[in-house]
Amino acid sequence: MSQRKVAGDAGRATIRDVAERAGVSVASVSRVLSGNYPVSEDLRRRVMKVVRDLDYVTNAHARSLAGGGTPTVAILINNITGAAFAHVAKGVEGAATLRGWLSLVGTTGDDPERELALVNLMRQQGVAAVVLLGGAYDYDEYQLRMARFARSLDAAGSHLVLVGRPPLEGDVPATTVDYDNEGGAYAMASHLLSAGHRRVLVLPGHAELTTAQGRLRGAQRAFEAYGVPFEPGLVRHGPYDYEHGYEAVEAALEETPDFTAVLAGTDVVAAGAMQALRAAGLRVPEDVSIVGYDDIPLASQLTPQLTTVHVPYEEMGRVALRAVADRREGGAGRRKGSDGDHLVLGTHVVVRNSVRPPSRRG
Amino acid sequence: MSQRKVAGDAGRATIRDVAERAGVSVASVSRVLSGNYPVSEDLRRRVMKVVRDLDYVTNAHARSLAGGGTPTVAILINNITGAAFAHVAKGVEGAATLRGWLSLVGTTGDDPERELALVNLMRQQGVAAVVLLGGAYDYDEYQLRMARFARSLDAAGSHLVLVGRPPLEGDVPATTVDYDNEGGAYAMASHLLSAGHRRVLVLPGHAELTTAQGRLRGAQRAFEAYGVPFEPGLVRHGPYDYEHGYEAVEAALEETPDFTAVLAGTDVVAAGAMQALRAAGLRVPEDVSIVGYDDIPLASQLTPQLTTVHVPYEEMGRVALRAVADRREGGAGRRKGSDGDHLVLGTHVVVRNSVRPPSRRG
DNA sequence: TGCCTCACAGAAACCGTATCCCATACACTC
DNA sequence: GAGTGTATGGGATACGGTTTCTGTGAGGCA
Repeated sequence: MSQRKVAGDAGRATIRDVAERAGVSVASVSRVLSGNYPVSEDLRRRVMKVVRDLDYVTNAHARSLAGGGTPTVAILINNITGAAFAHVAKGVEGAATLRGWLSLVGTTGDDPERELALVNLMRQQGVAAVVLLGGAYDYDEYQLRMARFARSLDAAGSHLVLVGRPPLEGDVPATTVDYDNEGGAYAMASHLLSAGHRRVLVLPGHAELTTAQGRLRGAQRAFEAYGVPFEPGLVRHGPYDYEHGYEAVEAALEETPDFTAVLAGTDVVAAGAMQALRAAGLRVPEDVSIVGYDDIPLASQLTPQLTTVHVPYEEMGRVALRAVADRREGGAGRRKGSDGDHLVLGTHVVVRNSVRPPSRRG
Repeated sequence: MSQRKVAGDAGRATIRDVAERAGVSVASVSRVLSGNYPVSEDLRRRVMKVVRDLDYVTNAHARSLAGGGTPTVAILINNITGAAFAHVAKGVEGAATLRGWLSLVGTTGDDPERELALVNLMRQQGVAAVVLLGGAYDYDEYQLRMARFARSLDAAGSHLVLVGRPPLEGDVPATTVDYDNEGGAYAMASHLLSAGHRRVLVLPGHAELTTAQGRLRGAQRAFEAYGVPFEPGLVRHGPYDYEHGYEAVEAALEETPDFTAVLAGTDVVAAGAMQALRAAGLRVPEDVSIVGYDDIPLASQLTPQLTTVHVPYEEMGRVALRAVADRREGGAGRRKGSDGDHLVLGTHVVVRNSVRPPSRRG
C-alpha cells in the first residue's frame, strides 16, 4: 500500500515517508534525527534503517522554518579572485564549518547596487550574519549605507560584520574586524629607512580608498620619526593591480628617477613595479629595493622573494566568525556600544630578499 | 491593536504583519510581491508602502518550501585559495547571478569525508545542482563515490556537475565539463621541442591525479611525434605546489643536470622551479627554458613572464551553470545518456618570455 | 494488589509563504 | 434589466519539518 508512494516517488522522500515505512510517528523520526530527545534504542535502529534505505535527508528549508536549522553566515566579496579576500573567506568558512555552520559567498563586483541587492538576498535567507570584505570608497556615503545595512540586519535578528573596512561611527549595531594598517606601513617604511633609503617611491593605492590612506599615513609617520622629509612628488596613487605598479614605476623613472626604493601598497603592485624596473634594466634589489604589503603567496614566489607586511587575513576571518557566534550564544539582547565591537589585529614585517642598502646608482 | 505586534516585534516582520497593516489579505501581499498575478495599482501602492515602512523581506525558506524560491547552485572546492578554482567559482557565480540564481560555496580540504558531508548538506538545502571542482585521486573508488553522489542527487531532483574532473563511466546522471588537458600538454611540449629542446625535465604532478596523467600523456605523445625518445628518468611526480617545483629542480640538478628546459604541470610549480634554478646560479630563459600550465595571473607576474597553457577556467564555470540551467528549463525527464553530458573546452598556448632555444650549458 | 511516577511515543499546532478555488464587483451585451 | 464574462481580492490548504501537549504502558513502592 505504501509501496506505490515510494516507488513512484519523483521528488525526495519526506519525513512522513520514513515514518510510514518504519511504522512510527513523524514526531519520533524527527526526534531520532535531531537527537535532542530521549528515544529507545529499538526505535532509533528501526528509523535509521529506513533513513538509509530511502537515502533520506531532512529538508533544510522546512527545518529552519520550523525554528531549528543550521545557522548560516554570508560572505560578501568584491572579487573572489583577489588573493587576500580568498584567505579571509577561508578563515570564515573554516571556523563556520567547525561549528556546523553553513557559509554562503556572494560577489559584488565593486557595485554598490549589487551590494545592496545581496544584503537583501541574505536577509531573505535569514542568515545569522553578513560579513562584508574589502576596502570602501567615499567615506560619507559609505557610513550612511553601512549604518542602514546594520540596522536593517539587526532588526531582522541578523548582524553586520565589517572586515578590513573602516569601523562605523556612532551607535550602530555592527562589528568591525580590522588590522593595524597604519602600523604595518609604519614598520615597513621604517625598515627601508633604517636600511639607509631616503628617496622612496610610494604607491599607496587609490587616494579615496581608506586602506590606502592608512598605509600612506603610516609611511609619513615613519619619515617624520626618522627626521627625513617626506616628498609628495614621490607618491603615486592608483588601483591595487599589477598594471598600476608597472605604469607608476615607468612614469617615475621618467620624472623622478632618483628613488632608491619602492614602497608598494600591495604585493601585486610590487610585482608590477618589479617587472617595470627590470624592463628598464635595473636590478632588484641591487639597484632598487622594493617592498610589498599583504604577504599573499605571490610574495614568496617572486624572484627575489618579497619583503612585505604580513596581514593575518585568515585569522581575521576566524575572528569575525567567532565574534558573531559569541554574540549569538551570549544572549541576543547585548547592550549597544558594548565592547568587542571593534577588533584590531596586529601585523608584522616579513623580511625576505628584496631590500638592500641603497646603491649609488643615482 | 496591531500596534502591539509591530512595536514589540523582536524578529522579522512577516507577510501577515504587512497584510494586516495594509488592510488586505495575505494572498494579495504575496501577489504584489511576486508579481505573477494581476493586481490593481491602488493595492500595489498600499502594499508597497507598508513593505518599505516595515523594511520587509520575504522569508526565503518559507518561500521555497511553498514551491516558489530561488534556484541555488552549490560549488564545492578543495581549497578556496587555489587561483584556478577561484576563477571557475567566479564563472559559476557570475552566470548564476545573471539568472537570479544564488550560489553557495563550500570547501572540502581534500577530505573525502567532508566532501560527502557537504554533498548531503547541499542536498538538504535543496540545491538545483552541485558543482564539484578540482582533480580527483584513485580512479576506482572515485568512480563509485561519484556515481553514488550522482544518483542520490538525481533522485532528489538535483544534479551533479563535475568540472575539471574525469567524466563518469556508464549510465550515470551527471554532467562533466572538462578541458583538453592532454591536448594542451601536447601543444606545450611541441613548443619546447620545436625550439630545439631534447632533454626536458617534466613535472606533471601527483601520479594518481588524473590531471597529471593527462598532462604527462600529452607530453609523451609530442615526443613521439617529434621522434625524440622520452626519458622516464626526467619525470618527477609531486604535488601541485611551489615547494615541489623547487625541490624537484634541486634534485634534478643533482642527478640529471643536463636538461635544458622544464615542463611544469602548473604555473605555481613553474614558479618554484624557476626559483630553484636561480638559486643554483642558472638564468631563465638564457640557460634553462621553463613553461607552466593554467595561465593564472601569477604567470604574467613572474620575471620572465611565463609561457604557459591557457585553461578557460572562468568559461568552464559559466558553461557548467548553463548546462544545469538548460537541463532544468528543458524539462526534467531528460533521457539518460543524452548528449551534452560531457563538454570539452579547448586550450591554447600563451607565448611569453620564458622559452629560448637551448644553450650549450651542459 | 493498587497507586504513582517515569520514560517514551503519538496527535496536533504551528513556522511563513504560494497558490488553488471561490466570491465579488463591475463592464458589457442583448 | 437580467445574464455573462472579466478583473481582482480573500479564505483555505499544502509545503516538510519541530515542538508542545497529551496519553499510555511499565515498573517501583507501600
